[in-house]
Amino acid sequence: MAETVPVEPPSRGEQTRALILDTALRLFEEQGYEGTTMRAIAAEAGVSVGNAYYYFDSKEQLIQAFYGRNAQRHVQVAGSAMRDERDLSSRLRAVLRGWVDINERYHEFAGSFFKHAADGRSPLSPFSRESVPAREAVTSIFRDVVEGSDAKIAPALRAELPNLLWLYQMGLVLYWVHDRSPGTAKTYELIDRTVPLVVRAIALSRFRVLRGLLDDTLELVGSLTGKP
Amino acid sequence: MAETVPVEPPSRGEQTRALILDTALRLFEEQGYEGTTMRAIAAEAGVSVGNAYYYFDSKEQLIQAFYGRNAQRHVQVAGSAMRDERDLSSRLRAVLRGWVDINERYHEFAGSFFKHAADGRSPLSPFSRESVPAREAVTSIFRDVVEGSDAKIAPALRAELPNLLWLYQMGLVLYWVHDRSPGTAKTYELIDRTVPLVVRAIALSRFRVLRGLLDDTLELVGSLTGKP
DNA sequence: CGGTCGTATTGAACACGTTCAAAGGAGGCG
DNA sequence: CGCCTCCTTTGAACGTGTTCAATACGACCG
Repeated sequence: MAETVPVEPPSRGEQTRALILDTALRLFEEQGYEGTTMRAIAAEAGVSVGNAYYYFDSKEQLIQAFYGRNAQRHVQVAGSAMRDERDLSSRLRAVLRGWVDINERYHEFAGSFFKHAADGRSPLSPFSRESVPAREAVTSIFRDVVEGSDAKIAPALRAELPNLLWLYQMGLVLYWVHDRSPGTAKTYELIDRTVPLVVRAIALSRFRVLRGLLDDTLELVGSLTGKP
Repeated sequence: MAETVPVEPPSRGEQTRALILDTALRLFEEQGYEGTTMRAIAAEAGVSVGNAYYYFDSKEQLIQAFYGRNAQRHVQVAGSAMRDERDLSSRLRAVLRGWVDINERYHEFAGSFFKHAADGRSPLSPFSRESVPAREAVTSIFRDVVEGSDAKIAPALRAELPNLLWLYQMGLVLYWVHDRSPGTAKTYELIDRTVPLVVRAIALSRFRVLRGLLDDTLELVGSLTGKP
């Protein structure tokens, strides 16, 4: 993991690739996804449209890069937001609000972006094989949320909880995409209202009456995430 | 509801509209959504492409019609599947499996279809204003599932349960879209395994420890579905 | 220096969804 | 019939994402 790899200077191809990507992401932010044409990206980057397709199979694949960059930002922001906080509710709330903060400026074109998430055959789907690294990066955030808290959680649940919280965030994202309130205030409100419920539900998991249901559910979730 | 309306013979426009729609849906089934061009639909129907756009604002809107037709089928199938069954699990299971049965042949192109569901600005989204009638039709199925069963359910939950079950089905659909197992066997399996869990969770709603959490959750759901 | 091979780059061409000004029809009225 | 009006229909044209054969570049070798 920490081996010293000889740092090659970026080849000509990698430079062009980075140039195209940076230009594309900038134009996406300025003019939205649908409002940005491949010709415009190529022209702004000073290359031909064919050249852009030499490095990216499709316009959608440029989104993949956008997604990855924002996930990376989320990891950073979440880390610092949780540093001095041990309460599970506070940690979870900070991480979720952090995601909304980061993505707020892209809210307008995020719809035409997340819609690919529901496409089973698209590599852009968060469930696809191509998204495994990005998904695990985000899941590790939630693992940190749980592990770094002082909450008492049943071990069986503890192991699967990060995946469940990731799913919970997916639901929030879906709400956020449809949220047209100014500043996506309703999404923030939804977070503030659901986080305590989620934490309470987690706490309830230790009760006797629930253990049967919980165990069966966890076994199901485990068998699904294991070999989908 | 049962008023006698004078039955006008379908005008020329309505005939053309129906012709285009039937042709489109047939081609969608035969060649998939992306594989069917507007030009092909027009040619097959014997009209011009401009004429198709006179009746349908976009290719997506043809999907809306497809969605509506299948929802209608689901209502029929669900009704007969539940006729002689009072057990909540059996009723719920029959309705959900019925949906998968109906949509099985469209599974391959359903992905490029349901992806619009996640787009906040698309009228095709099941959360959009345009989808309210279709959504209420499906929700009424689940109301029937609950009301026609012999299960004892807390009144507060009973009122909101159809909406929650609709949401549950949305989750199953999302899984189904990504399900590549032969005959979408894994989706059927998921239904068979989750239905008992859902029903047990409903039954648990009467326990003391859960009432607080349940009431808060229901209030939240109510405020969301009320004025989104 | 010339030649060769793999990488980069080009831009015209293609098929698609969509638009729109123009034309066609069908019924009503004088 | 002639004229008008409204609904219907047409097909060329536009801008888009994408493809591909052709070309240019650059490093290495003899």
